[in-house]
Amino acid sequence: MPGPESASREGARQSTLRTTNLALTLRTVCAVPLSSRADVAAATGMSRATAARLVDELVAAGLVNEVGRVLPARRGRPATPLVPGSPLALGLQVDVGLLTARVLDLGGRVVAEAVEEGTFVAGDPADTLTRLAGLAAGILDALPADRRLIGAGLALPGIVDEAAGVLLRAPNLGWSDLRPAPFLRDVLPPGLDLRLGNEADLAARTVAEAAPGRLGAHRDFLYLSGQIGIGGAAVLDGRVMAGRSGWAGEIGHVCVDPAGPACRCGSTGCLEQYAGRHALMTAAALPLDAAPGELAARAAAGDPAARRALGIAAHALGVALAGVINVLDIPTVVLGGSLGELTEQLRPELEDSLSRRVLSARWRRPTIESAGRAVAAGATGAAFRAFADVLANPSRYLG
Amino acid sequence: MPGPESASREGARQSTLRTTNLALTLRTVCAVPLSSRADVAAATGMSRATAARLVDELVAAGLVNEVGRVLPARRGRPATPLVPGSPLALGLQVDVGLLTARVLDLGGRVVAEAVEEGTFVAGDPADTLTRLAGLAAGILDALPADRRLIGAGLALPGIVDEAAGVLLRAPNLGWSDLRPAPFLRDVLPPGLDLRLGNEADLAARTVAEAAPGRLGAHRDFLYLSGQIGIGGAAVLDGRVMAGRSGWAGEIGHVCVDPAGPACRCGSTGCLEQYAGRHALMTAAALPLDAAPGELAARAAAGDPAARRALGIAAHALGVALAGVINVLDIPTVVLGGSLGELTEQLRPELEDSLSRRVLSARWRRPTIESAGRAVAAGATGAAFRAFADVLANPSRYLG
DNA sequence: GGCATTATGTTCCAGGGCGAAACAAACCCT
DNA sequence: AGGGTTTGTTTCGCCCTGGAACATAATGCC
Repeated sequence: MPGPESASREGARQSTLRTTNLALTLRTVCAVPLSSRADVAAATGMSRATAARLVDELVAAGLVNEVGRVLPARRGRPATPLVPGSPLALGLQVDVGLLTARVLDLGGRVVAEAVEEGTFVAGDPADTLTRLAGLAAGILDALPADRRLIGAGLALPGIVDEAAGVLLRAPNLGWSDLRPAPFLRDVLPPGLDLRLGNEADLAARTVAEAAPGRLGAHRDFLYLSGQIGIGGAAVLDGRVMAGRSGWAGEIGHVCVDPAGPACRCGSTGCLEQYAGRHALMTAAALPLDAAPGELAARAAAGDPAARRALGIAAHALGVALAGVINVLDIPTVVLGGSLGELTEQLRPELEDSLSRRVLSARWRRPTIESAGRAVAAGATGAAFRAFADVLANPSRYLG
Repeated sequence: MPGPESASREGARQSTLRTTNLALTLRTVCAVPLSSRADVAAATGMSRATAARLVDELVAAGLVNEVGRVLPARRGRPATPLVPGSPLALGLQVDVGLLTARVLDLGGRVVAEAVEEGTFVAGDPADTLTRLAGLAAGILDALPADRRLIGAGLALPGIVDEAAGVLLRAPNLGWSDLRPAPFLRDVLPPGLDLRLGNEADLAARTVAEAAPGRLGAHRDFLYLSGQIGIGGAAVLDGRVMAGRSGWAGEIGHVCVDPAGPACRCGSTGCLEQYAGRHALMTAAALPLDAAPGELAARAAAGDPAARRALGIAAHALGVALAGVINVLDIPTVVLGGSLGELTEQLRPELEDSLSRRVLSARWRRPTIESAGRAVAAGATGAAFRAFADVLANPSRYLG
């Protein structure tokens, strides 16, 4: 049902009412698991009669499950605790160093997982995607036969045309104009499409949502995914801004210094040239494939090259992020990937820089946080996005 | 009625259905004036019966008017053309060189207007706002007594706390921590609040909407308001991105060169230092208050200082806008204010620069446009915003 | 242990809003 | 003048929700 500001021009009818409230009911149960029917009614303002009707429908469809009572008993008739149901989604991720396949349930729990380390820089797409398909097949085959897969997504470190299902360009993988779906088609249940997504956009979802429909640590933040390149996403009111074509978030190519070194993107002085993994390791006199933790350790031990590398990165991040915060007024920054592991080393200079360069810093000081040490957050985010479709319109999944 | 992704957790009921469809009906009439009841039904997918019921209600409330037939007669029973109704909104604007008061009707027509030129840089707020109140009183008193004012807004060139009704800082006016409402309270009908807004945000609305509810030239674009400072706004799907506190759009303080000149904001190398009005005129060896048209004329005549000034500005705009476009994927830029008058001079170098620096330019080339020569677009935008409240929920205005 | 209390979940009915279809109205075209 | 066509209106039934009463299952107190 369209919001008042929405561009949608569809008239609402009785069935729309049903659809909307069904979705709201499911979101409410996901937002606060172990809610009772009465809790749903209270949270939504609906009558208990209506909430119960809707919950019953969701239970019948398997989207919500009733569990035996686990709550400390209070006065009155005991409630029937409700939890998100059993549907599953598959999240996949291809990274320069890791292939991941992960199955989540609607409650956000990892039901099955398989990872494979390797070096996929400039690897053959067919080979790499076939190996990923193997991982996916392994965990899908091991699932109980009665569990339904409602969606599948693939997180990729590059620019994606989601509607067409094409990876346009992933510089670090060395791939371009690639259609990954055929390699995975046989693994997926018939009729299920593979949705592509940018790794940073999808990883950002895991910060916005702790589980499908459940609020995460922040609703408004900038997410930075530091790998070899630097991807990013702006999240406002829990929604990842996709931009006009879904190509938003390329913060790695924001210009930090027009007189700076040339970037392979064709521009000069891109953030990536200062805070990307290769730039960091080179400046710190470490091998290109060194672990971020090693860099952090050396800096903590006082290694001058390491400290200088982090100083350069913090300065560049400050310039680039200040620009974004000035334009978007999103003063919360979450660092993921290798940058996330360097948060503590980057924070002092970075927060200081932002305080100077962000116009509204005097009223609200920008903050820097780490996304934590989650492996292949993009895969989890890809599954979350599949569940978001269910949460937006559960009616389509009632059959 | 909340959209599926919305954070709103209100259950929808029958009355919500009514409210939503009433709003949709009004928006449809505004989007395509001279629609008939049958047109509304066709556009929304509602039955003719429902569309007619809703239109009747809006007509009774005065939000929609029936006009005598003006359409070329076709076969069949002639339609009853509908147009947006008579409610009025007041838009005000304080600028460094101009005070504006403007009354619009729901169709977007200017019903009354008063402007006063002057120099309000570092002027006394009480004096300036009292003069603005005088302008407003003049045009409001001259309106027919039966026409109802449904809202009033004030566009200001600075950072605004809209909820509190406080102008936090307007550097070019020299104002800070100011509450303008008291100066205008006596002018407004009792019970009507004055909503503040950033000038660029509101001016951007006039690009997104040709009239309240009617689509404008673009739905996704970056708006730049070039005055002494440079304000801006990012518009996505017709909505101005406000950011977490409504302080978004400060593109004038995006860093173009960290080694550049100090800006009064505390940062260095801000866009404003290269493409702001003072910077432009200084570089062109023109007086600070020269007209942008003069600069354009000199550049066209081959004046080297003028051409160099424009070259510097175009370069700086290219760096700053490329960063924003990389992050937001909004490849359409609309230049307003004095920058708008220089569009033709800036375009070649600017578009070239964006093509090099924007990562997705190879798939979609960024474009530059002029907002045209509208005077005090912020005042119009302030009135548009007031009407947006009506369009979002006409039920509240039925009485 | 029995009973009052309390909260949950269910059932029944009424009201509001929309859609479908029939009907009325007003015009064009031949 | 009459048929055809489109708009606007009316009537009726269906669907969804709310409200109130009822049934249920626990606690707490005596």
